[in-house]
Amino acid sequence: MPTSKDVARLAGVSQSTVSYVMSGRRPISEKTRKRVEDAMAQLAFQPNAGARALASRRSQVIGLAIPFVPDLHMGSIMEFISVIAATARQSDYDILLVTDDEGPQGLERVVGQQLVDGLIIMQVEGDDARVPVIRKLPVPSVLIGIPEDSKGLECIDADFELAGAMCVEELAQLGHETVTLVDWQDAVVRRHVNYVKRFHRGVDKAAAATGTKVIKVPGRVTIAGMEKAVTKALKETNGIPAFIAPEAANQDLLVEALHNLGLVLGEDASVVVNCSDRIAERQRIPLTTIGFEPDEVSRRAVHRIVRDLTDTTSRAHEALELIRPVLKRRKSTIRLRPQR
Amino acid sequence: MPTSKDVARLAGVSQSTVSYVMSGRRPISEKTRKRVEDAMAQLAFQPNAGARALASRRSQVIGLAIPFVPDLHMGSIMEFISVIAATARQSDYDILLVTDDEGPQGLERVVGQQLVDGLIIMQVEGDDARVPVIRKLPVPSVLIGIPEDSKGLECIDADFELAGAMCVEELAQLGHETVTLVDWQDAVVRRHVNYVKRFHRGVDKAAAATGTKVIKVPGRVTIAGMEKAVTKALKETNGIPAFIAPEAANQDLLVEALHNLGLVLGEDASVVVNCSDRIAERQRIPLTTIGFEPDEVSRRAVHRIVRDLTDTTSRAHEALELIRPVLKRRKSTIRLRPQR
DNA sequence: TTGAAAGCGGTACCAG
DNA sequence: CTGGTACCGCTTTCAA
Repeated sequence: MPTSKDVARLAGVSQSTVSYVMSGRRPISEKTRKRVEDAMAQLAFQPNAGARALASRRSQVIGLAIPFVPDLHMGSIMEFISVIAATARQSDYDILLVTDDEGPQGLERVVGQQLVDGLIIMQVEGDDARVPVIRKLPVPSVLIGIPEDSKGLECIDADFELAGAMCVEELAQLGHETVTLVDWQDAVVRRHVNYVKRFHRGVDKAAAATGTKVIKVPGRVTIAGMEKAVTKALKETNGIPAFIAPEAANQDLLVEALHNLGLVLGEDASVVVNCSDRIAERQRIPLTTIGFEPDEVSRRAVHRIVRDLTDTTSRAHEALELIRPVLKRRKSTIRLRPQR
Repeated sequence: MPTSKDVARLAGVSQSTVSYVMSGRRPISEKTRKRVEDAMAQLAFQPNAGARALASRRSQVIGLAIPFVPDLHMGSIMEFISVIAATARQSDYDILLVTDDEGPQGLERVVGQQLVDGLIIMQVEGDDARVPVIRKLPVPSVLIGIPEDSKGLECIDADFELAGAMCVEELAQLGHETVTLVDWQDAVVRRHVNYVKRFHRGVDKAAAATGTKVIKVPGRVTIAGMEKAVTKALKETNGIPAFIAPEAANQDLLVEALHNLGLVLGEDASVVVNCSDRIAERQRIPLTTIGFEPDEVSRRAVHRIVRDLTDTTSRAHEALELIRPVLKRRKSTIRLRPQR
């Protein structure tokens, strides 16, 4: 493996020049830059990540805490992960996995070893053991999901309250006086992910404001169960029935159940509203889409943490620019490198 | 952040002693070890990963190439990932994601930057662009899935041929003369994952050996489609119908379809055989399980690469032990550190 | 059984 | 605009 020293020798410049060509942190004449770049290409040079991390105090790696629970929505978790990893690369960051079964200490470890510059925490629950740990860690982090006490934390999530409200409002405007909310599955509700609560709050508020009656039925696992729930809802409905089914798994079942009961979606019988357009596209069914998509959330999370990360750097640099002249005048020697 | 120097000072020993306490690479008196360990605990010391990687030439990180395809089985991919990450930690390795959309160069990059000590490649296809790249890379790697030309590569996968054969044999022993194979979905078949081929080979061989008639129907996306397929299969069947449904998505549909057609599983009508017991447990249906589970495959992949990794190290050390006396006698100086 | 010191491969300061 | 050089924090050699 060639080193930057090899590149320097081949290009006939000093090692520091090679470094500056890579970082662009100081002006380089066109001529030297070209020579250096040619040498790098010729040797297929790649900077050593460890050495760079050691010297620069930044690993260019973001830790991603993934949930351990063999839950129902592993598919959507996977979607988050791959979008996060791809987005991070756009800003020259890599993603290191931190599994949940290592517990909160896992986070302390990767930060303590200075393996990562920042953290993204997935599936944050209302009362999450990782939150107090994160607060103490000396790196920026972004949470996906909103804990009970979110003060001073960077959180991001779909706006479930808004989504819930919009679902009801949309249906009310279409003339529905009664709507049925097919809730998340029990397993999800029991974990304290509070987006369920937030969605309900949005639904309730909008229902009160628009004078809409809301029937709530629990989420189901089987078609048979869903058919029963739908039948019951139909009985209590005045006029055209309408459904809100925020959970993806339920959407499939609901669509199937309605079909089995002879109802044609969007035409003579009922309307389904949800937070995700993925299913809608796949099944070519008239669904309405509301709120952020998972990939949108993922991308935003990465952008935020990258911003945090570069902010810290550039703020440090600005500060240095400001004090440099003062230092010079005083002829004192102070470390300009940031010390953690 | 405290450094090993701080630990050394506090314990009243040299930095090298601290290092040897951590690595165990040379005998340390009980007394000093205790002093050092106390100091480490008191300072909450964590070794700097970059520095360690630089000096030792090993990052203790394994790169994991994950598929980009927003495919149908994202759930199972997620399962692989989390088991791999958890298992790697057991051997003190971390997992760095390499997304497929960076292409094969992504692999060259993480290896070139010496970010990773080895690679695990997921979802390897019959003719995979990453394979030729992997062959050239100077680090060990393990493929999950088997490419067309697998010579000299460490591959691991469930034994699909065996699974296919066992499915047929099991049904034949139960007295079935005709079995229906519900194939993988088109999207999967079209990608050149050759486990589909291998499964079919196993089925065909066993069918020939047992004199069983096999009806093959394509995988479906909707219940309606599945019901049609099942109906057709029933017509061509002599005696009690039996089904083989290797793909998880199909299993759900198939079970539902049989139910809708009034057939009770495992009782008066039909038997379903598949490669995975997960669904069976979840749905409490009499399914037979065959072959490796995904998590088993994941664990094996990690164990293998860790073995490769430690083998290299220990072989190097053994070699050094052997030549050391020779070197001493000759009073010559030779670099003992491995140079890449 | 231990310590001193020379790297590992970059970064960024200082001086020119 | 460029070169020389002192680190970054850990590992491993040599010498005691």
